[in-house]
Amino acid sequence: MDNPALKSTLTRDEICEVLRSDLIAGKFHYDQPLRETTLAKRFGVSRGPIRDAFLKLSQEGSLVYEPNRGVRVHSAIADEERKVIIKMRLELEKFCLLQYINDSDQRDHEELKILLERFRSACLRDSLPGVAESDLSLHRHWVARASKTLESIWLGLAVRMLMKYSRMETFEESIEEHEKIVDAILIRDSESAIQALASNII
Amino acid sequence: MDNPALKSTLTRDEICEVLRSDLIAGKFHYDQPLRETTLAKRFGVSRGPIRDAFLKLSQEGSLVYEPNRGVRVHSAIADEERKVIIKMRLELEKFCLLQYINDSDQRDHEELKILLERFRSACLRDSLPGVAESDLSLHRHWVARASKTLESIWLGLAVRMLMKYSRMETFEESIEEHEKIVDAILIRDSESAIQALASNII
DNA sequence: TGAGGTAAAATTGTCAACAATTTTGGTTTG
DNA sequence: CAAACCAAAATTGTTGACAATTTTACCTCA
Repeated sequence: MDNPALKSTLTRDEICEVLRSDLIAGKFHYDQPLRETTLAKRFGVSRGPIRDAFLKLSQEGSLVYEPNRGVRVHSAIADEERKVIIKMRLELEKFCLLQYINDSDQRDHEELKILLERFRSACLRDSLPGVAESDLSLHRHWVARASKTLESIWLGLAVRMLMKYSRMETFEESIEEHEKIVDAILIRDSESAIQALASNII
Repeated sequence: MDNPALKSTLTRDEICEVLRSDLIAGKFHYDQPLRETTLAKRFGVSRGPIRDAFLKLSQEGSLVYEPNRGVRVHSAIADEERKVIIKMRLELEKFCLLQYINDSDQRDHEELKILLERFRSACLRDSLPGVAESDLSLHRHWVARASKTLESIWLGLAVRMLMKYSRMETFEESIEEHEKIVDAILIRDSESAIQALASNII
């Protein structure tokens, strides 16, 4: 569908988005260095915007920057660190979900259903990059609607989690989990939504 | 002591540190736009490194970036968002503190004492910027020692908290709280350390 | 053969110039 | 007088060139 290197110029944020989903999809391996010139050519821009994207992504945690040596893909996080990040993400997303259940309107719910459908179809197609990307978009939907401030914090946590476990258990299980969350949201059942979320984020 | 605009050139990370402590110290007001050219002149560099620093700080959350409009100081966070951030920070810092208590050696403890002393003296001098900065350094010490990965997440949370409440209660109270934490660390009493930390981060 | 050193290549760091966009200030017009 | 409009100024976005640093490849010499 979307073809990189076709559109003449991308903004730094668009470049950031593309690189982030590549990272999540596991298109680079751990500790692989990313070169400014290589990506500049790929995106058809000069090195400036690429540097901007690198800065953003390394602050976010998926890349690591070392002075005079550029950036490389962040190493896998340790299991203990992962546990801490899970707790934090759950705390954050619980808050956003409650907020979202109270504030969301019909239009939001329509978008929610579309995002869920996208996720389901990616799972059925068995496309790992697609699954990771649509999983992120779905969760991001209610986080972003609840709080722009928390969204950026959330993004960093979610990306780190996904980078480690790009191999999920079974996709069917994952579909079911997300359906439970969305169903609970649609009938504004906060209790069940939180519970379903907690069993999804692990 | 440290005089900006004196050293001929600073790296982007050094510029970042200086701007961050200015932000925490409340030297800019909410929503104030920060101009690339102004700061480029102040630090004696071109706009490139300044842009890099802006990118880092906006990802961190203290600045907000809007396309074609530059960055401005982030608005104050809502009380509810603050509560969520506190919970997350506490979860993170608890983990790091336990780790630190197990792994730290004599040299670490010496540094810890020095940092505590710096904090105390800033409180007694009643210098708000100094208090904020040394508070951050003290906590950062055990977080960074425990996990580089978690450090960058932590930094964003801590900065946001400090920006909101640059006016703390009484400084004396704060000294006592930090002394309790450090004392517990020095005798490796995890239980008390966690408890003291929890009552400090609010 | 292997350790050390050196020149070349590759890569990142910085800058100044120019393009594109937004903001500002004043002018016209109803 | 207020709203619309337009030009000038200010500001951000992008680029290519050059400097500084790191990496690579090759050579020398023990």
